[in-house]
Amino acid sequence: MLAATRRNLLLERLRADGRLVAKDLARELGISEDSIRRDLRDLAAAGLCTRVYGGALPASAASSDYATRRSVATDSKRRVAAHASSLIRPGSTVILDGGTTTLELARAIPTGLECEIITHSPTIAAALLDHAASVYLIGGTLYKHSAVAMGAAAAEMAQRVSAELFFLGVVGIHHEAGLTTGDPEEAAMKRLLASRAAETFVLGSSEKLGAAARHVVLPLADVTAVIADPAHDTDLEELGRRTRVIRVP
Amino acid sequence: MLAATRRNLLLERLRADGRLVAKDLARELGISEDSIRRDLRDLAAAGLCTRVYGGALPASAASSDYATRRSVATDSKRRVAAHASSLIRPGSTVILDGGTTTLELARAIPTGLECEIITHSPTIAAALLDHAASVYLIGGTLYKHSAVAMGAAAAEMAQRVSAELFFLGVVGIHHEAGLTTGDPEEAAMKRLLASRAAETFVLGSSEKLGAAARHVVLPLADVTAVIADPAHDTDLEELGRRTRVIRVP
DNA sequence: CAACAACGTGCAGAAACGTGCACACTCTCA
DNA sequence: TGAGAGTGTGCACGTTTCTGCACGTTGTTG
Repeated sequence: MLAATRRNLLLERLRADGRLVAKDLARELGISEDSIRRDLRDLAAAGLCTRVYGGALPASAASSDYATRRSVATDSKRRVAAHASSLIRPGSTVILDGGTTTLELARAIPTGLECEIITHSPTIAAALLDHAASVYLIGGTLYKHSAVAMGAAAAEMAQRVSAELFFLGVVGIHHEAGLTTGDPEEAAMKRLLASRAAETFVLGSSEKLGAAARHVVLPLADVTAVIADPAHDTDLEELGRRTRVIRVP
Repeated sequence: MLAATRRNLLLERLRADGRLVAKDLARELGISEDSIRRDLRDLAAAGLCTRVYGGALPASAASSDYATRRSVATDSKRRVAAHASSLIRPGSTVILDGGTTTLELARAIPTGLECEIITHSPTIAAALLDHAASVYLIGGTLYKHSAVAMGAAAAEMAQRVSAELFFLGVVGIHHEAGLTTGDPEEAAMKRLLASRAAETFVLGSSEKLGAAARHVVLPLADVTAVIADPAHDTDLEELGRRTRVIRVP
């Protein structure tokens, strides 16, 4: 097995499980723990993961994994979420992607608003329990790190729904790289969900504008608009030439 | 289990419950109280929580709203959940019903235990995000009151799974009325899930023993056993003649 | 004040770690 | 084609870190 392939596998594991135990991986791959440790050391040096005693955690997760981040949404995410929720009309059907920004969007939906929400995120479904909105949950194998249902069963269920709006969460929004995320399977799922809705809006909180990750979800031209809350106005110049941009007040 | 993961879990618990008892967590995670205390000491030193005699409190006082306190399980539910979790063997596949007792059971599963959990409750799926267990989420239309996926899609997905164990939560456990719940559709779903598992265990916390609701889920004879924590020993006399009863210590 | 639980500290065994080294393999260049 | 540099891997060894236990101390409760 190629060392590079193995490192990709490690990163893949980290994303899927949200953690990685050196001993387990060594046994599973039939190589020594030393090699795993060396890999993790290098990946950590490159900022792709965080080393802890016994294994590693995802880069962003040293002291703030998904669990932590979900409770501390930034102001920017909150502003974007608030504006996005105003686009939901009573009686309409909406698909919500997984992630912290879309979770904030779910919370921003008026409690009394009667609409239908489709989501593959159990966290978002749980957040909508006190809302009047009816919820359709897409099931499947749970991806631990991003807390969404994935896999064949999820794809099949997603294939059968349709909606007016889809709110898409991504890792990067870049005028050249387009809309990107860290995992190829997640990218495919997001693409599938986008194909089931008439209009797709991208949630663009400040830290995402100008950023890019490894796997392309969609080109900018394929979405209806980016709901953006830029740190600097210049962030939107290039973007505005490729797609419609809604600037949050 | 990684020490770093454990610390994240402690913080997560603090946020969710608004408090943390060192003794309980030690038993739940299967490690000594010393380690928990050491963790809490370090977390407190980092300003992430406040140390108190017997456990810890969140660093920021604004944490436990009414909603979270409402969902805090009773001691009886915790005892039943703890015993039920000990029935789960490594590598086995388990179906978890929805409800507060099963949620407590999900939390009681050792974080490092490798097994497969099937559930139609998004709340339980979310609670298992930092466990090693892989999670298969059954989707469908969300029933707000009991926070589970229901309907045709859920039934179809449930039909396709199979497992060794099913932990069933009900509203009433009565020697004559049998196992009952408040909603006919829920009763049907619970019946379906029971039919997909080799063995069915009923979670019988004290307030359920002797109670009954309108819709029958199953007769007592159809389940493997009731895991019971009776307020009075007399509650079990009649029950023991109809089915096997496991009394929680 | 007495009984008890929780606490901190020191200690020992276990596990994980980093480092240096030997060996196998690949690639380059003469 | 063969020598040499560079790289990846596994092993051995000493070091660090984690964990549970024992023991004496402090805090809580009745």
